[in-house]
Amino acid sequence: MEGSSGVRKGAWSNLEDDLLKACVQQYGEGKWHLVTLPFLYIIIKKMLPAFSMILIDSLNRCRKSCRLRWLNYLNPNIKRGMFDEDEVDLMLRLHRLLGNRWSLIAGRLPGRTPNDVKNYWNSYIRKKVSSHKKDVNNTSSKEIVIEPHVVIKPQPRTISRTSPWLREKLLSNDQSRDKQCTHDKTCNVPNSSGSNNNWWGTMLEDIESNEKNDTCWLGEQDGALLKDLNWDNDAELFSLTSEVENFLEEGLT
DNA sequence: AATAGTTGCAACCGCATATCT
DNA sequence: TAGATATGCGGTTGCAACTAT
Repeated sequence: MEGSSGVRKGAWSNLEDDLLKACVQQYGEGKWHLVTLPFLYIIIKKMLPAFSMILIDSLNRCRKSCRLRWLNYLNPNIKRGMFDEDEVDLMLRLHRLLGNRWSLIAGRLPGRTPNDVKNYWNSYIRKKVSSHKKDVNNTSSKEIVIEPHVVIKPQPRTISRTSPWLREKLLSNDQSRDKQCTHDKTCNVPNSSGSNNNWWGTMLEDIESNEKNDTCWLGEQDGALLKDLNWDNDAELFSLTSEVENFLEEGLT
């Protein structure tokens, strides 16, 4: 199967998989611009000179396709099989925190790919909704409406260079840190502010302020959905526990 | 046994962002 | 600094395998 541009599409053959593995072995992950015919030709000619022209035609794939195949299937670190209880629990928590940011969620689930997580989540939600609908049909005619997931993210904060707050911070830190800060004009919080040097940091600040106001920082719609679906661990999911903060400190960035 | 519906997974597509020239 | 190119991400689709009728 070939696309209009001449590159192959559709399911990958074993031969293509082997060629891609060889290519990644040679150049490492992330060098997808090297997965091009001239480079491959050199590799293959070394490996199997007699079949080089046949083989070269076998990996006539675009870079994106190669990357996806490696990331979602060929990478030896990928963990196969069902998600265990802990993974699902962690996924739920992270999804509450991050929304549909599958790559970030997958980053906290060793061996799982963003595609795995996304597929599992979609199936999981589908199951939950369908089982809920069955329950509802048994009791009343009330319908469940799934609202779009609302995840609160901190807004970028522009800090004036003449801000008294910034001046105070700068004065209280050493010069090397000042240099780091000043070259990054768009940073939300100056780099010199310790662990809160990214948007996670500001999110935590937002969480704290919401907690003080006794409000649900994750948004009402999520809460309503979870209640409707009757998840067992509602209470845990609702409150921002110290565990979540630990996730952040461990390096979600 | 045949058919329709469902599920799980792999792959594609379009867009956003980062990097290079 | 702008445009081109490379890479990464999330949404969506296609399809084979499985299940229910």
